[in-house]
Amino acid sequence: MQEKGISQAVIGRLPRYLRYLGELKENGVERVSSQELSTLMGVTASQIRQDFNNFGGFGQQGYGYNVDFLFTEISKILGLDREYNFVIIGAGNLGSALGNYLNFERRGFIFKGIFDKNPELVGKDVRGVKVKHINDLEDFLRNNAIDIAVLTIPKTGATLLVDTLVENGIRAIWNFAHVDLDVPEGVQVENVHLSDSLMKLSYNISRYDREKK
Amino acid sequence: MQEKGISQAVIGRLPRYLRYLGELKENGVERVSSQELSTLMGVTASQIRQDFNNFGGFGQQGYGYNVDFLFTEISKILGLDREYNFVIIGAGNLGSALGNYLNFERRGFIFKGIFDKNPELVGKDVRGVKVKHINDLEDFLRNNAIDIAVLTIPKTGATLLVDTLVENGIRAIWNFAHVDLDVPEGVQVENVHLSDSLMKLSYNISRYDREKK
DNA sequence: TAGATTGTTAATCGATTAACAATC
DNA sequence: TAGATTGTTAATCGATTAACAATC
Repeated sequence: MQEKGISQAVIGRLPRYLRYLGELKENGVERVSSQELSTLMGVTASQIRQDFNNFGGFGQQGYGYNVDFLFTEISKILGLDREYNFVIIGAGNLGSALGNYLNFERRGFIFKGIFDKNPELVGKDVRGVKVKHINDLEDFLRNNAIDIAVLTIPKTGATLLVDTLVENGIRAIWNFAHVDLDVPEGVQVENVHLSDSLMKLSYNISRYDREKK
Repeated sequence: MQEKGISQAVIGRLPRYLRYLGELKENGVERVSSQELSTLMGVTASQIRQDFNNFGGFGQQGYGYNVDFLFTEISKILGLDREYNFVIIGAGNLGSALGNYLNFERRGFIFKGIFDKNPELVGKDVRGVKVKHINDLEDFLRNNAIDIAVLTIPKTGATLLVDTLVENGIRAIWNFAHVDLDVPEGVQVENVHLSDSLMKLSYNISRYDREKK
C-alpha cells in the first residue's frame, strides 16, 4: 500500500496535535473546530485543515472535529496503535533516564533490555531491567523480537554497532550519538542531537543581543 | 544591529556544518569546496553556498573555503565565541545526564548549579556540583549571572517555574518538559520533546510496513 | 592565462495561507 | 432552512536547486 508522500513537515506537527487533543480529551471537550485549535496552538486554521486532509476527512462540515476520533486517528497514523520493543545501548545517565521514562511505555514502547560495555554497570537495575554486558547483545537480539535500538553511547561505538544491530533484526534506531549513521534502506533512524539543539539556543541568545545593540 | 532575517531552516543546518568542519579540521584538511562538502554531507552544493552566503562571503573563487576560517565563522554566528552559565532544574536521571555531559563545557556552556524539590536528592554530587533544594533557586539566580535554565522536570512544574526564572534574569530556557512554555518577548526557548521524536520514529516504522504490504 | 569555484541571479519546487463552494 | 465549518482549489510565499557571470 502506498501512502501518497506526506511531507516530513506535516509528520513533525502530528505529535503536537496529539498532545493538544489529549489535553482537550482530559478536559472532557468533545468537539473542536480548526479555528479553536488554531487559537489554542498558535498556528493557522488553514494549516490545521490542510494537515488533517492529507489523511482524508476527519471532520464534518458545520460541526468541526470529534476530539476523541481525531486523537485516535492521529495515533494510528503515527503508528501508536501497536507495540514496539526497544533496547537501550549505553547504561550511563542518559540511557538510564530513557529506561526510566514511563511515558514511553504508555505509548506502546516496551523497555526490554539495556546494555553497556562497562562491567561495573552490569547488573545495575533500571526500572526492573538488569544491565547486561554488550557482549550479550547479539544473543539477546536473536532471541527476542526487538524493533528499536536506542543508542546512548559515544559516536565511535554507535557507528561500529550499526551493522550488528541491523543484521540481528533491528528496524529502527533512536540515535543520541553525535554522528550521522549509515543504515541500509528500510531501517529508520531518528536523531536526537542535543548539542545541535543547544547551539540553536545560543544562536538565538546571541542574535537577540546583536539586535539589541 | 539588525541581521537580515536568517530562516530557521538555515540556522538548523549550521550545527551540522560545524560538526563536519570540525572533523575535517581534525583530519588536517585545510580547504574544502562546496562540491566536496556536498558529497560528504549529502546535501546540494548549491544549498551549501546559499547557506554560507547568508552571512557574507566566506570563500574564495577558484579555491573554495578555508576549513579553519569557516569553522570559526560559523562558531561565531552560533554564538559559541562566548560563555553561557546554566543551571539544571530537576536532578533526576535526565538532569544528571545533562550535567555530566562534558562536551557542553567544551562549547562554552558552564554548568553552575542543579536543583530539585526532592530532599533526598539534595546534596547529591553531579560532576562536582551539589544538588540544591529548589527553594534555594531564586537566591542562587540573584547572586549568580545565569543565562540558561535547563528544565528536566514534569510539565506542571515547568509551567509554574517560568515566571520565577524570567524575573531572576534567565534569558533562555532549554526545555525538556513536554509542554509549550509561555515566555515574554526576548526570552529564548528551545524545546527537546523526546516523545515527539520517538513518535516520528514509530511513524516511519509503520509507514514502511504499510508500504511493504 | 586557463581552470576552478564562488557569489548571486533566475527558475523551480514545495509549503503555507487565503478563499470559497460543498455540505452537515 | 440558516449558520457553521469543513474540504479543497487557487494564490502567495519561501526555500531549494540550477545556471552562470565574476573572479581568484
